[in-house]
Amino acid sequence: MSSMTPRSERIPADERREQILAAATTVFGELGYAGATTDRVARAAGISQPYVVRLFGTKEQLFIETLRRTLARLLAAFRAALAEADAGADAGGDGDGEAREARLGEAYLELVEDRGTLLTLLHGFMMGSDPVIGPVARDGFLQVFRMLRDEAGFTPDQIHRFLADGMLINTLLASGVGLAAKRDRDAAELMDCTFGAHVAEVLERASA
Amino acid sequence: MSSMTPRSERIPADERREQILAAATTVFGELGYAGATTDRVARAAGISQPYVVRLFGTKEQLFIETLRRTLARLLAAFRAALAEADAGADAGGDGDGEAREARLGEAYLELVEDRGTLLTLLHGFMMGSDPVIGPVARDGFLQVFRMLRDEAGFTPDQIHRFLADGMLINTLLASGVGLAAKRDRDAAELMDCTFGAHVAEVLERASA
DNA sequence: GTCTATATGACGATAGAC
DNA sequence: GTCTATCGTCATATAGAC
Repeated sequence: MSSMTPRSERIPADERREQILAAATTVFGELGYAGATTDRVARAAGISQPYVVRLFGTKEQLFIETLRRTLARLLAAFRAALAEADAGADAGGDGDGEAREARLGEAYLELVEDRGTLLTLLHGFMMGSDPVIGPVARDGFLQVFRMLRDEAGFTPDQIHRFLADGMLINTLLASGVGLAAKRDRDAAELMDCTFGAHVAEVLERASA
Repeated sequence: MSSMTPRSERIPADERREQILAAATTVFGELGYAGATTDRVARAAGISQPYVVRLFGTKEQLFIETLRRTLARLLAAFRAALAEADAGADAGGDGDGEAREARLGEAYLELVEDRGTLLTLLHGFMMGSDPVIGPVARDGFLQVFRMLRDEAGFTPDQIHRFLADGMLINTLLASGVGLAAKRDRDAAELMDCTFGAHVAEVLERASA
C-alpha cells in the first residue's frame, strides 16, 4: 500500500500520441479550435490535462497535428479507393474513369461519416487566415487536387464536380439538414435534388 | 468640468443594435463562436463590453441574432437579384432560367466578398448539433432551398449545381486557396478547373 | 443609454514529485 | 511516462452609478 495505482497505464509515447490525436479529432470537431480545451481532449483520451500539453507543447500544435493526421487519412483513403477501382477494372485499357469517380465518392462518404473527422477538416479550411494553421489546410486541399488530377486522372470538369459535390455533402452533414430530412419535408426534397437515395441514406446514418 | 464626456454618443438602441450586429459579423466570422469575445465585439462597435451584454442578454443570443441577420441579408440579396433578372428579360415568356442562375451567382459572390459574412454563415452551418444554433442555421438553409425552387423556379439539377458550386466557393474563399492562386501554380490551376476567370478574379479580391 | 468596477469561473501552461 | 498542485490570464455576466 505504499504506492497508489496510477490512473493510466504506462504505455509508449507514440501510442499515447495516437490515442490523443484520435480523441482530439472528436473534441476539436465538435467544439472547434477555440472552443475545445486541452482538458476535454485529455479526458477523452483518459489522461491528465498537463500530460497532453507535455506531449504536444501547445494547444495550437496539438490542433495542427490533429489536422495533419486527418488530411493524411483522407489522402490515404483516396489512394486505397483508387487502387480498388483499378483492381476491379477489366483487363483492357482503363475505363473512362467513372469507376474511379464512384469509388472515390464512396471512400469520402465512409470517412466523413465520422463527425469528428468531417468537422476537423472543415474547421481547418475555415482557418485560412490563421498564419500557421492556414497553410496546413491549404496544403492539404492542394494535395487532394493534385491526387485527383495526377493519380485519378480526372478531367477538369470531373475535378470541379467532385469537389463541389463533396463540399455540399459536408454542409448538409455538418448542419444536420441530412438528418432533418427524416422529419422535414423540404429537407427530404433537398436531399432528393442533390444526391440520390443511396447517398441520402449514408448522410442520414452519418448525421445521427 | 463636473462631468466627463461619455466615450460614446448617446444613440437610439435600435441603431446601436445594428452597429453591434455588424461588428459581431466580423468578429464571429474571424474567430468563430467560441473564439470571439463580447469584449472584441464591443470594441469593434466602439462601446463597452457590458453594454453589449446588456443589449443582447448573452453571447449566445448575440450570435443567434448575428446569424439570423446574415441569413436574412442573403435571402434579400437573392430576391433582389431575381427581380433584376426578371426586369432585364425580354417581354416574352421567361427564359430558361439561365439569366436567373447567373444573376443569383453574382449576387452570392458580392455578398461573400465580405469575409465576415461568409464565415459567419459557415460557422452557423457547422454548428448543426448545437441545440439552439443548429435549428436556426438549418432553417436558413432550407429557406434558400425553397427560394430556389419556388421563386427562382430552378430544376432539381439546377438547385444541385447552384448549391454545390456555392459550397465550393465558400471553401476556396475561407481556406485562402483562392488568394494563394496568385502565388501557387497548383492553386491557380485548381481555380481554372472549378470556376472561370471571372469568378476567380472575384475570389481573389475577396480573399485579400 | 452607457459606463466602471468586479465577482466568478474557466483555461493554458509550468513546476516538480514519483 | 504520468500525475497533482497551482499560477496567471482572460471572459462572461452582474451591480450599480451617472
